[in-house]
Amino acid sequence: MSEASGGFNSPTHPATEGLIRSAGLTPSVAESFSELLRPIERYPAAAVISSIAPTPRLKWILKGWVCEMRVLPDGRRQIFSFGLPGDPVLLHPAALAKLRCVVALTSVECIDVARTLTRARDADRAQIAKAMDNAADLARERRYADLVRLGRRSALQRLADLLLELHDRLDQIGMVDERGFHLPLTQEHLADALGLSTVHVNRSLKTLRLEGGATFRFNRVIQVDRARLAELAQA
Amino acid sequence: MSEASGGFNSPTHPATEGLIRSAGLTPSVAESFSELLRPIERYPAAAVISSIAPTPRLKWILKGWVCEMRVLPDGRRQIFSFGLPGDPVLLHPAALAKLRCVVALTSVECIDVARTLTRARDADRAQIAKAMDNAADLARERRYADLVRLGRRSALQRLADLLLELHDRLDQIGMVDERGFHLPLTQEHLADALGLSTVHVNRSLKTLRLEGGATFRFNRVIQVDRARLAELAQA
DNA sequence: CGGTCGTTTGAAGTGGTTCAAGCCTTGTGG
DNA sequence: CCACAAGGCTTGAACCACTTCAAACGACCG
Repeated sequence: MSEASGGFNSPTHPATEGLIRSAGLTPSVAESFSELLRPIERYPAAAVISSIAPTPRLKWILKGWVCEMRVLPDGRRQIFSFGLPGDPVLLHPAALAKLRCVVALTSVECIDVARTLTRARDADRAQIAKAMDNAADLARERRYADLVRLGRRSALQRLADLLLELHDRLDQIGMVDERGFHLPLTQEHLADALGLSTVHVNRSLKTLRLEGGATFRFNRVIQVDRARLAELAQA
Repeated sequence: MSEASGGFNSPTHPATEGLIRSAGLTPSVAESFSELLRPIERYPAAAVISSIAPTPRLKWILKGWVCEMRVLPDGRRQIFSFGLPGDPVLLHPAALAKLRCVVALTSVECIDVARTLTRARDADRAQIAKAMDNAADLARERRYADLVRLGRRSALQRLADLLLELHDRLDQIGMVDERGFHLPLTQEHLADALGLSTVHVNRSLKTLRLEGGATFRFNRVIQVDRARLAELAQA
């Protein structure tokens, strides 16, 4: 399961460039940026990540996927969001794990935002803080789309809508190629994010494929037709 | 329909005291607080409230109810949240009304946060800003409860859960009495907040009443049994 | 090569929607 | 003061989207 935690001393991450671009950093800042990406915190897949400190800590994902979720008293789960490279994640102290916890879906590398800011050159600090604020704003904005998805869309629409969102976010950081994109989730994860049963997610995925929206197999989404997905996601 | 907009020059609002208490202001700040509550912006019931400026503006509700919502292309609505006295509301420019708009459910009085902060005494500013930050944090935290509600709860549970939330929030600001509380919503509003049809909200309200959770009639929730509501809201 | 986790399919049940009609309440104008 | 209209509430009946339970299959791992 695990595979990270022993890695290199951060050769430029595959997604870092796209990351810098979508964060809107000026070249001069971007240049010194990779110097800032230390110390890197690494977590193996399936790790439950929480803040060691008693206060919440804001991290920034460099590599890998996480999800934010809550486990209900009866054991069912609700996934709030997926975090991928370039996304901010707020880690809560372990004591609050009942309300919200962050789980690594793959091996993950991230940095501590507060620490990075103190390490930054004075001249760059404001710009970097702004870029991270922007990312946080975007993430918050997505919460509204999530509510619409759960409240007012059918199973097929929810699925199409989520895949569309992930496609576009991954595309922004250069993680979509002509063959589609990597999606390290099980159908159960999708179900927990979309408020559906796994069985019905399975059937909806089949419909989605037959309708020409996209195909999900072996942790990859292929044959993506973005326009078709958008159609299927709409009412 | 309208009834405000001509009112007095702000005699202490009924809820202001509870408001100050739940904001955790020290007596010295609280004393000067009511002086700050000007100029008051007033909106009539059913008004669509948006920022006149091209940038978002943060307001703080003194009196009345609002809701944040999105209208979908097909005319259906999703209500994101209800705002009541003491809550922060972010108003967006009218251009973004398709994504999110704020509607007054009753006549409403609010103040502009940025302006209030500049008017505050230097010594008080930090404390007031912190109180408003806290309120904003609470509101954000509720977004997660909302996702669980929509994703993982049945109609009856959603209803009980929402009424419980509103009961507790209103209680905090002293707007619950022995007869229950005022709830200026139609069943359609509840449906749009809970991702249900109005017809089913109606049936669920009946069940809720028969199950001894609460009774909703004539814009009031009465016969509230908080413990029973909590039971019904759980899985 | 057997075990485990994830996927797939079927069949039956149910919770919620939709459509349609009637009713109640409130506000409006004669 | 009554008549009427409009909006919201209530109920029934039929339908369908999604769930649940159950079983089989496939891929990966030790």
